Amino acid sequence: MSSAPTVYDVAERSGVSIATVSRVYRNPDSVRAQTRERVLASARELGYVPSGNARGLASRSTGVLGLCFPDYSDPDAESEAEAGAAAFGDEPDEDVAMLYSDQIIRGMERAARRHGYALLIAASLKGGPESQVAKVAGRVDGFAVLARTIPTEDLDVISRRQPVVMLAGPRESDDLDHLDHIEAANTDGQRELTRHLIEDHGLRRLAYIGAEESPDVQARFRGYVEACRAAGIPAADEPDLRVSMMTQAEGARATDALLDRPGERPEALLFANDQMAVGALHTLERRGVRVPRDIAVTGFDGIALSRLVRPALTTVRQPMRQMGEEAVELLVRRLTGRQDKEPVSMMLPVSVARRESCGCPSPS
Amino acid sequence: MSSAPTVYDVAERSGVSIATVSRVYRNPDSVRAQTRERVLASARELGYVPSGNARGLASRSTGVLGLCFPDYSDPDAESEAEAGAAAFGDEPDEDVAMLYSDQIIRGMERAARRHGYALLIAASLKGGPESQVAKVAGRVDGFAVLARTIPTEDLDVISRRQPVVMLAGPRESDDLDHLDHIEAANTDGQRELTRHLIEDHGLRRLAYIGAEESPDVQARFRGYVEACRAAGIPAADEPDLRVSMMTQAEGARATDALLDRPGERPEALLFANDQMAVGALHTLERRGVRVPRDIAVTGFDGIALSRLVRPALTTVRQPMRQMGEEAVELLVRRLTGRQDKEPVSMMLPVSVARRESCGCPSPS
DNA sequence: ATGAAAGCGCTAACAC
DNA sequence: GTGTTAGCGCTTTCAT
Repeated sequence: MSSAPTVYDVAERSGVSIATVSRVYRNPDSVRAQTRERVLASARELGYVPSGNARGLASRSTGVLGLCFPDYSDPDAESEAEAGAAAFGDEPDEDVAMLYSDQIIRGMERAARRHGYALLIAASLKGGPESQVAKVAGRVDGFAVLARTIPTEDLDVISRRQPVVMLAGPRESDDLDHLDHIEAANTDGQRELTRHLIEDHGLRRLAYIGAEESPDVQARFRGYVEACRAAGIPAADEPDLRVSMMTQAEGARATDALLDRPGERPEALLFANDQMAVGALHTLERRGVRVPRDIAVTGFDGIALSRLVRPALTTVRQPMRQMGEEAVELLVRRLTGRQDKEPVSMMLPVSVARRESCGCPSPS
Repeated sequence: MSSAPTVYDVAERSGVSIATVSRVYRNPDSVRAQTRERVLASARELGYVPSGNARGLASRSTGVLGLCFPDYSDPDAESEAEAGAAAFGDEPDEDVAMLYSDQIIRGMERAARRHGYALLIAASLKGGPESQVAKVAGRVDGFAVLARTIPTEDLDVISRRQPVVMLAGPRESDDLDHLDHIEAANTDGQRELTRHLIEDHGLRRLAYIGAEESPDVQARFRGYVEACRAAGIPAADEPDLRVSMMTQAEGARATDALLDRPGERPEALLFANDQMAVGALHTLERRGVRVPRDIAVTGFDGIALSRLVRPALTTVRQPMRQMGEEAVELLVRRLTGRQDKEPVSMMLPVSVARRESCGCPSPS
């Protein structure tokens, strides 16, 4: 493989200047048809492909949007889908469940395509100056970041130079107040789900299982508390239990811990996400506690797994895909200058999926 | 937003040369700690992010791998998932089903990450010299292409300059013989599935529904024929029916056509993909033909939808995710020079998922 | 350990 | 229409 041909090679071979070669690719109509054909022909013969890097450098834009998401190295993460398949009584199959990031990717890709952009995706392995983030940032015109993927200060720096939109997770601090931001209606969703449990199923002894330091979880818990208070049910200022990671394993352990506590058993377990709730389902089955007959269980997120487990999990669906699309729309607006200076903050509506695990009838 | 700071700005502000700034980011250890800190500090103050384009240009490598896939604008494609949800008796939800491309993306992203690469994805809207393909090709160190996404001749040109691996779909012509290539064992899978129908379920009147011009489908049909002949069942040289697009709608229509044919009704309908088979399920239900009691139905691919429909669809699962991973491994090997000149051709094993639609017992 | 200088391949003015 | 000429921001020898 000799080194790749450049505009110069093509220009020489077709007897024109490099400027003309460039024009053929950028604005074909500005070149006489005959000349154009000649250029294209020699390009083909030479195996010429314009260097995206050189183009980007010269034109100061890449035609690429980016997405940074956390490196889900949750030990469960890899096997969740399998567990789901198993719970469904089918053979293991790692491809059933769509992750969060998959859905956002899909949404962004669709929207990006509509606007003529490609999508660069990268999970952020944290690390030095050479973090994946900077790598992405340096190669795209703008990008979206899943909340808490990136150190706040890095984001702060980068967002001064190019459009950045934060996804899923309320603004963390005032430092990032100038960032665009899209989130789901966490509080509304959890409030409505809780209300459903209380009013429609008549449950009153509820337990909430949250996690440390997650703004999303805080927002959800807030909705829970609001619904409780509205119904005249006492609710603590803190979740009944906090776990460190929101995994199936932790959900399972939390359930054991909760059931082993002295006093009356709760009538419902509300988990801050689906994965924990699924873990709980396993534990409850093992202990012979029937769901929803003996106890109701709910999750949050609406991951594919939630409908595959038995009983199907009642949960709150987040519009991840739409989130991806909105992110791109916003980025494009910023890039084309049709968007005020003001930071945008969007809240996407969620919906409660009433399934079997809360006592709602099976749809079939 | 003043124009973005460059190495020069950082260099000046920290009283070093641009070479040193560059070193700080590329090879931190080659710079005295004290100097390094000074550089990093001013970089932070300035909001400096290295330009990926400039780096790529100068170093002739991007640290990015790519994937080109077709623009699935199959009218069904968008609504499949919903149909699946509906079939499952649940509310519509566009996020259940993972597409092919989603799974490949996931596999590639994972593998790319392991090797320190980011992933650039783009659906190929066909078109002039400025096709999406060229855009991707110009921005990555190597890339994978879903079969028949790109005009053969373009690929031919591009593959002379950088590693390209074709996915899913046997080599189309001798022109592309020098391309690396990964496919699923289409023939093996269909042969085994057919054998299962014949030997384990004792079915003998089979009908195969294929499509035009797809190498994958040809390979599958070949497996079907082999199994038939091995069992002493006469099999035509052509599928019993060919459709133009492998969609649910076409599958439904094909089923009507087949059942309306004079003569004995087939005992089993073997479709070349899951989508058509799902369409068939709808038609059969409408006509009051029970599956699998009155007739068996099988698909191919193992899309998520296949396990959500009722009866669950017996099918052949393709390891799409693994395909993505292997593609990256191969690209990386080529890029690091640890791979012979010889084109690699890989065939990934598939597995038969025996579910209800062929008469196998429900797992629950 | 650090600096100087020459590109990398293209776009964008500006001339012709 | 087409050619000329500067850069774009970085990496990379080669010196020092």
